[in-house]
Amino acid sequence: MGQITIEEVAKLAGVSPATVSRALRSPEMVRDSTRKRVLKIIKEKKYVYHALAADLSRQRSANIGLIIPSTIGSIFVRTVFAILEKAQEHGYTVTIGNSKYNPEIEMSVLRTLNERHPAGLLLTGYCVRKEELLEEINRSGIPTVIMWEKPDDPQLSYVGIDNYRAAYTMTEYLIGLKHQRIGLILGPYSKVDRVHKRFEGYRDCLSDHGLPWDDLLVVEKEPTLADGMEAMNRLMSLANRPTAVFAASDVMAFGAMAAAKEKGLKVPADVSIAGFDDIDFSAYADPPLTTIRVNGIEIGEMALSCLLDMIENPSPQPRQICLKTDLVVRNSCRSLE
Amino acid sequence: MGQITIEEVAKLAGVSPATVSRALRSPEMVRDSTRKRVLKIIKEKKYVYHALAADLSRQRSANIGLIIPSTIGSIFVRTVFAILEKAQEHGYTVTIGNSKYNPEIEMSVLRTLNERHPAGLLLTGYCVRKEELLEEINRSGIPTVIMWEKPDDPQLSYVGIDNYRAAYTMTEYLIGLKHQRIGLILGPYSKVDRVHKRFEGYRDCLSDHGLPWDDLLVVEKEPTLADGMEAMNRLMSLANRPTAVFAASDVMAFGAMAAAKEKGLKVPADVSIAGFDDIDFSAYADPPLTTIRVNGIEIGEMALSCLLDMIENPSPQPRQICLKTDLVVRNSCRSLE
DNA sequence: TTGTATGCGTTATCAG
DNA sequence: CTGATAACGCATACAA
Repeated sequence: MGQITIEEVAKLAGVSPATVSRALRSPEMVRDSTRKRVLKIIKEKKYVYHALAADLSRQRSANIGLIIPSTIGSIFVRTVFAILEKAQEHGYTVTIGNSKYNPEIEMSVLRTLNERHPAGLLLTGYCVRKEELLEEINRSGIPTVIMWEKPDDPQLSYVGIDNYRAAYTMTEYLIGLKHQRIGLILGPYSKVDRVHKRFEGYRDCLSDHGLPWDDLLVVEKEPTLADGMEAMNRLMSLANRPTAVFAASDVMAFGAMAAAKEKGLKVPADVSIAGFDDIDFSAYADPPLTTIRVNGIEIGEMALSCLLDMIENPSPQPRQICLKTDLVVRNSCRSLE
Repeated sequence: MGQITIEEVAKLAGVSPATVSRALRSPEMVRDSTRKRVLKIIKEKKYVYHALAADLSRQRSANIGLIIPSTIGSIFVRTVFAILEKAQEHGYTVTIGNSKYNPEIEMSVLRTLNERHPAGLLLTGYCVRKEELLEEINRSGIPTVIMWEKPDDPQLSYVGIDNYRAAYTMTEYLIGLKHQRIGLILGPYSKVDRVHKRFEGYRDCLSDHGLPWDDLLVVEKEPTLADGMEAMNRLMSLANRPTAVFAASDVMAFGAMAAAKEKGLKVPADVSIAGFDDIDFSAYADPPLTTIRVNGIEIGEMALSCLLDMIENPSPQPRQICLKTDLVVRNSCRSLE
């Protein structure tokens, strides 16, 4: 309603608008007494700063765009919260878009965010149509950091994890437990690069250990509890069924555990199940889930620092950070010996 | 980088800036051929619309501010995603702030969001210092909808649930199962109004059924798995321990289940456990959790429709919607008979 | 240290 | 249907 502007504050304080602006943004340029007088009026009249106008004038904004691809129950939630928190600390707001694992939507969301000219962009990318996305990023010139993966493009800044290595590690762990037939339950790996890397890690590890390949052992589903359950059911109804199942997301692993129990199969006595992510529930499950720990919070925090650095110290070379993941051994996998 | 403006597009298309603007925002006001010419240039030159400038000029924005109080693992995630999705459909962006259950932060986040002059505000409030918050809301005149609770103030618009009734219902259900000593595990109810209502529902139901009051049966903790576990441990080490425990959030209920199992207690044979929220995991737990279903997605969707309606059809009377919650009976509670 | 004047990119009003 | 022009609220270069 009563939206007071800087000009009216100036009038009331008996100074010029410029002085009010300075009192707010660069206090050191203003005499103490003047500043206090201005601030008093501001408080009295409940003036609210118009950040949009300021952004337009100064040609840069204090807002960060964030795109997540996610559906409910997403592992990115931790990352998002970490970003929110750090951004707030640094005086930035965060505008979020959801690409819903759909490249069309991803582009359109990116464009919408760009129209608000954010100071920087944080992407958890779908990245199938990479060229187009890349072009948009380059053209806009807005500092951008990719999260959760290690894109091949050497130009891009990212804070990610080595999905390939992590999946390889888990597979190798299961092989070390003498499992020969290992099922793999995956999110949409034919579409999502990050998930595809996990597939490759599994595949190569099997091959490196001389284990035979079996298409039937790999099930691609949506990353939900229900789909994890379905996938497990399919695996368990195989003639020659796996002794261990690697679900490349904890949520799917829990679906798989439920399916096993429903079939009267004990975990890990009858079948071993491993996950990926280490969400909060994993340690509290019955049995506690063996999984790959990904520090989503750290990803968010690092990505934001990176981005802020890029915003404040522009430089051509990209920041590339690969965070480590850990194998967390709990009780959902047993040795076959 | 090459940020083209509407003016340059105009020059290239041989028209005035106003015409370009119209070609974009009100196509019907422009001759077909002209519009096509303009649009062609826009595509060729990869012009990107400057939403901030537009907002400033037109004195309204296409951005919605959203405040959640939440920590990780929050039940609000579903609501947030629902809002994101619907907002995008309607051409709005969403800027999120996290109040972290802290009234100071809540106010400061609210102010920061207001500085960007959003079209509307969605609050999942902490709302302890209601007066101050209310004043800020009224003063700014920005349409605001409270979510997840039923504030007492008749002026406020909200889309909430009846936390009191829901908790009462669950308590009554447990009493119907012949439980006489019922533990209550709660989030910070002394600070969060929404949670306090659940406490009242439990308390009044007990009293209405002539059951004695015992302070020791109520444990207040943070809404996390770890704290749910701790709370349960405390309850189970009571001399006269409860036969049923009502955890007023599913996350805490899972912590409680883990604690019970660790102590060698079977659920529900040795102790019944009930939750609140019906998060995705609840149906997949072992045993599946009896709980109160809250449709977080619906809350988000309704709140957004409400807000959009308020934005487009300003009117003095508040919109107040109370969504129903359901008792979902699964297998984590047994009858004592 | 402070004031003046101009510009940021768009929209709206008013003519034509 | 289209063009010129004045806002929108603030920041900054330049002047004082």
